[in-house]
Amino acid sequence: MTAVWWIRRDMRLADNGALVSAAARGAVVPLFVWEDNLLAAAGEIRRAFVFEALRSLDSATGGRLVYRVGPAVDALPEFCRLVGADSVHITEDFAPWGRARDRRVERALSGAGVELVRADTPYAIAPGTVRKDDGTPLRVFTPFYKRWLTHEWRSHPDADVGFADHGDLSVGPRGPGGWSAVSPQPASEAAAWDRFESWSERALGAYKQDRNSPALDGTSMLSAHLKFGIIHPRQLLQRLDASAGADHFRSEIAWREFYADVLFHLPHTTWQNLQPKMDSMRLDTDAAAEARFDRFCRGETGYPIVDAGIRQMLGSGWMHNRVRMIVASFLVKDLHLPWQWGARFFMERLVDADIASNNHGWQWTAGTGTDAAPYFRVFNPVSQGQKFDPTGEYVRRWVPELAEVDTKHIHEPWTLGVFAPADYPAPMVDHAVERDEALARYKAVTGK
DNA sequence: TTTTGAGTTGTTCGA
DNA sequence: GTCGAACAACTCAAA
Repeated sequence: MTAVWWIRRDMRLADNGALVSAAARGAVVPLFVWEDNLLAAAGEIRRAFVFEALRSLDSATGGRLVYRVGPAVDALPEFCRLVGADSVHITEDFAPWGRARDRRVERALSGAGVELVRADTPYAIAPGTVRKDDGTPLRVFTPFYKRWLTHEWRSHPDADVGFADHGDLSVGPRGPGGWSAVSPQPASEAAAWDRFESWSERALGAYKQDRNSPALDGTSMLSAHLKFGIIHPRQLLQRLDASAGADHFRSEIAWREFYADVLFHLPHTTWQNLQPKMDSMRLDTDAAAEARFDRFCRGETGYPIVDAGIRQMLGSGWMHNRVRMIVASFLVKDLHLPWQWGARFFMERLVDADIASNNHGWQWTAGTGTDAAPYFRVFNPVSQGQKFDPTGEYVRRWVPELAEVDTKHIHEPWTLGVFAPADYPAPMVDHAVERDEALARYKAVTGK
């Protein structure tokens, strides 16, 4: 019998439960369905990454990958009829939109006599698994992490896969077509492993320290590969020992799982505050606020570390994690804009855009999410820059107007007065003033 | 049920 | 220059 491997966020052959499950039923047809929101919500750089990942998957399956056009609820039943398949095998999607889609697809397939098999998850421990003793989910990372560590995960052995040859059944885009986008990072399974091997050998030992320095190549940069399942977290966990660096990397993986778990239990927190009391926070949303947001999105705030981060994202589809926090804090606490604006911007521009990690990361910064963050935690873009990019190398790399500024002034070029680079903007707000404003607004929420 | 301790990532001020 | 304390109050987890 023919079995469809419906590929979504499991673009790999190794340790793939959906593929193993499909192969156990017969000849496998690897299928990718273009859905509107996949292309519409993604910027050009992420599309390029996805196309490269799919191209390499196609070549890894001997050119058998089939593309169809969504919506999936129509495409799947039709395709199963076309190839005579009676089962569709997937890696489960735990995000709100994906879950709803899969339920609809399951009903449609069932009506056509086709079984939808949820055979794997994108996480080492499936969302919904880690619980307190009373069965309720956790909302604080550290206790979650302690329990998460006690759960077991199991790898899938390499399957003996026979890919079905039905000729060319593809419909829809198979590449970037008209535009000339180049993937910002190598997107194949082999490339992901090359990266992990070389990075872990070189940088894992100093990970705890170096992961905070955006000028260094200190982080794994595997976020996009994890997001699309080119690499699976349990494959990484398997390769981590008990060293300090490995411990820290493991907890970063666990953060990803924690936020997926939080969103699984509280799907409305995708775009709504996890803490309802924060709904009364006063925010700026008028036309002037929109103008400030536009300037922020261009990377022209006048704060070098902020602009460097935004331009790194615009230019490469990725932003260093430390800088994501600085940039997010600036939007929320210096510009007083809704965190949702920033989250949407990141979702569009990041190759690794993951709804759970992204939006709950933003909620963390905004103080609206898990961890009742101390209200006084306001990042100072100058001191953060001086602390984590002490040489200014990162800023100079992404903000060429500042390339010639000396290290002493690189994070506050306005202090050069008339000698400040004329083509770099003055700070759009005064951080000290906006810090006080943010503290006052937070105070108003808690009712002092 | 009640109580207790703790909570990713910071900044500033004053000694 | 370095260092520790202060910066709210609240919710969550666990005993």
